[in-house]
Amino acid sequence: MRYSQLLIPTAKEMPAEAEVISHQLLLRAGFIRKLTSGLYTYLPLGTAALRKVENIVREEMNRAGAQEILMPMVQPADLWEESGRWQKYGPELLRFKDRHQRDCCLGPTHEEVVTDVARREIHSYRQLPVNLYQIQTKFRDEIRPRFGLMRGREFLMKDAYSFDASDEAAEESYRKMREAYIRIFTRCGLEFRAVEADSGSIGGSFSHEFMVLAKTGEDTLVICQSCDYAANLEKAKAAMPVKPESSEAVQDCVKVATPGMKKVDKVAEFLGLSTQQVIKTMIYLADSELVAVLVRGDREVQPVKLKNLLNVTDVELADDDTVWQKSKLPVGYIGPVGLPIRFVADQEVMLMVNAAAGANEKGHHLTGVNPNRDFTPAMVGDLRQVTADDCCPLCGAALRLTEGIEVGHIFKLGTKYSEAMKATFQDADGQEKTMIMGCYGIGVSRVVAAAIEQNHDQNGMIFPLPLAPVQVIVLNLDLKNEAITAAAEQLHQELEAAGLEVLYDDRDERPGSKFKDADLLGIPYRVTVGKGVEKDGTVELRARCSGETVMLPLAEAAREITAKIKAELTAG
RNA sequence: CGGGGCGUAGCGCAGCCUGGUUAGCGCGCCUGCCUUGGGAGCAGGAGGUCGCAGGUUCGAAUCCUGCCGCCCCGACCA
Repeated sequence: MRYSQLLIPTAKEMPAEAEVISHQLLLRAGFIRKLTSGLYTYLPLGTAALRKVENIVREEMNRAGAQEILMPMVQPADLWEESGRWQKYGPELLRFKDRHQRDCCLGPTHEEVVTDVARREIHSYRQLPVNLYQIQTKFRDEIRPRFGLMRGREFLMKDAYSFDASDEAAEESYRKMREAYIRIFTRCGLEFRAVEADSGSIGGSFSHEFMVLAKTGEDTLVICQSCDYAANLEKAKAAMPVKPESSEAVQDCVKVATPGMKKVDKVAEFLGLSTQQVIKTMIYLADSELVAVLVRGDREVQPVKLKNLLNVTDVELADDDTVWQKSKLPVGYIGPVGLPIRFVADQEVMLMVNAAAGANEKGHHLTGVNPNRDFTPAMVGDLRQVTADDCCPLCGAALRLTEGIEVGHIFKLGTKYSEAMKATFQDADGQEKTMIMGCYGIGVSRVVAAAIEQNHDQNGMIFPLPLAPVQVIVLNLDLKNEAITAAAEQLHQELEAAGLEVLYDDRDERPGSKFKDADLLGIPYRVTVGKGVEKDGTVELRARCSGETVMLPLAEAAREITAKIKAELTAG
């Protein structure tokens, strides 16, 4: 490919609209252009990088026995009515009517459509298991698109759906996908972790997220320093609390005046206690019902855990006015003793002895509060957010918190959709049974962004070889010099003939620009054809990632470079 | 949707507070010369509804009102 004939609009300056590095570099290097918020055009190099990821994903999905299909982007509302998601799915489902006034939506995911395929086409256990996947543009009308390709409204996704005859078989399908995902992200040259995750709105019994470790990640991961426990912060378990051996006599519950003491630390200080001895009572709106949540004073509530414990679709911290209007409770002085609204407690709270808590009366708290004697929560569970000070729930070692970018998510769905949509089959025993499903997603376009987040320097991107839009760039440093140009043209041809992806910089630019652009584009190998050709018949090969350079005789350059790249790809 | 910021040439910005002929600068782009191992130099040139609409004024990029768009922080998620 001749650089002079390709649309690669690089820029010297950082685009002002981009905040994170992948977005900045994708724009600067001419990989993408914004149409409007959350919608991007992929220019030639961006498209090439996207295809690289896509092909790796396709190869590994096929290897794992999945079959590629392609489903429509426009979907009829009736299917969504059947699954119940027409009502449940929020405004990120883009809905519209066709010319016949029929309700439609743009597919944000394809459980409904694929389940419809399965129920129509699969009737016997002999046809199972089946794993169908597609690589397709998804549309989600995100509340806030951001960070370029990281969270667009339209994005390229690989989504796969497995159908099995039994739970065991479904778990086997899940395991296969987990392995395929590990292979995919390893091949992409990414540093990643598979972590336990919340299954979110897609629903289902268990799931893992694949997270690329990068500072700009939108998620927080909890990783054990010693064993392989890793979880999303939303899901991370704290090590089970141990009941402290306390010789302390159980005190009576006493009301004390704590004027103006609304915050836990103030209350604790005033009463001469540590924050650990105070019960913090947070009021949430759970599907518009007020629910109080008790955690130890030094802890924070993890909303997703709360949502799951309460089995509601939405929880939100209630503001003071709402609390007052709905319950006449004074925020800052609320506590579990005699609390008129439903309340739940973090498991740790139940081990507290002689705690302090709000008295449900402005300006007053109670001391000597003891669980079970003075209050009984409607439910008890793990509700608090894990911190870096916690210990691993499996092995007790120290935990580390780190940021990550979610690039893949696998779920065991169970029968959530197959039951609602009656996807059944006849089993060997003649019984009609419901298919067990799993679903498996990869944000293909997000992988490109994540790879850049993880691999860049001050000069630009540094693509891992398998993801690079082209593998090698040949720089012709002096177009007017016949010897140099002849050598560069020859090298370009030889490398392409050898099956490499080559970009030949034949632009009438000065060397400086060519070096800068080659770095910016992040092409793994750069061959400079310049004065060396005339001096001693050599060209320079430089690796983008290490900066390492070697001089190669022109005659052997193509062969050596080809061998090096092929070897590296095979090793990876 | 709540909070913050921004819209002036393809890109990055100044001018606006304190209204006043022809709206500037750098990069990029076009022509020519020159130059060729880390975004050179010289000369000439093209390119603007100052986001949109309305208002105030003799006069608006500048002041006022409304709208639109974009970016960032929160809830959502591949």
